[in-house]
Amino acid sequence: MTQPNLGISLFVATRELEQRAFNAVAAAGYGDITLAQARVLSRVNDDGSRLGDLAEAARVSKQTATHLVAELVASGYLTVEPDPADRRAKLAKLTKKSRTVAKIAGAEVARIEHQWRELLGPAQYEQLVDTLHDLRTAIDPYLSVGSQPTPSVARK
Amino acid sequence: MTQPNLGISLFVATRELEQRAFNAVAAAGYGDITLAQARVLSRVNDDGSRLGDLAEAARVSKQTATHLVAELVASGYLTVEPDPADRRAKLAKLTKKSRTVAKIAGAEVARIEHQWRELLGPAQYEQLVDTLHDLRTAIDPYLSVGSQPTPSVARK
DNA sequence: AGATATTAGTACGAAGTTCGAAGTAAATCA
DNA sequence: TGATTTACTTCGAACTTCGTACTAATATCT
Repeated sequence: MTQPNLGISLFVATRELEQRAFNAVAAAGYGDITLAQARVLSRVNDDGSRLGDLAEAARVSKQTATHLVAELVASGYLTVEPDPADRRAKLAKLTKKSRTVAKIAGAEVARIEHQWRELLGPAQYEQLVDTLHDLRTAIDPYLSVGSQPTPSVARK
Repeated sequence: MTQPNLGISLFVATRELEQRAFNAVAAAGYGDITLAQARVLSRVNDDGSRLGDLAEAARVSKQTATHLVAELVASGYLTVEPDPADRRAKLAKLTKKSRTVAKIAGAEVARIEHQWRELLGPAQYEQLVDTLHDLRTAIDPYLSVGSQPTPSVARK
């Protein structure tokens, strides 16, 4: 019997969700996106997100975020415009294409969540989601920045 | 109020644990190891692990595992020897150096776990660990291979 | 206001990561 | 024994990441 190793448990669950959502997107014909790009894309708010916020949310450097966003713009998943509130900043916004992709990813995540609920039982599952959310709220620096991640936009 | 997004919650918690353990190791003077290497290293059993198993456990390709293990051998974190049971296979084994590093990482993880327990309360925390472990057990293909990850060796 | 410091993002380049394709050797199957 | 599978390696190309250094805009201080 393997005894609980929190780090590995978290790692496996995270990768599983991420990879399956990503695979679903690729299987739907969106092969022109990478996992790293998807991680950034999935953090973009419905009303647009600043590059620095995306970097923080995806836990990469600003340079990396800039780079990935540029690629996402090039392949039509994002548009970028100056932030009216601060002309140093740039707002990345979703496109029709990325909203479609987000729906596909979201659907797959919903399937996974359903499976996990079956697996664990409703009570345990709800507990898990709630507790993880509490944990995230306490930990994530992105939350202190103010913007909320889009509900419907799932990670790929 | 942010509503629960399971993927992001999992991502944040995983990265937090991983990064803090890794930082603790680096701060202790072990700067000659990378995060990708550490992910593989942390999956090595006390009695040695085969490369293919490591690849599966770390969720990378065999080529990547081969590459990272070679680097870890070069910097003294692993030794590799042919598996007596199957001469095609190679067993990666921990060294004194990596056992020290594992202790450092483990200590930091223990600190994090303590913090999380305080944060969530003992009951919720225990629930979380147990549920995640159940989930992992059901999901992780590595488990079907047979070898158990080392308890004391934490992920970095 | 004017000087200074901070913040948002960019550019460049080097190092690290990842994996497909193709290959070798050992074990297993028929 | 011959055919197939499995474990790992090699090579090469694409992707990811970030340190250093830079520009522009905003915030702060006097």
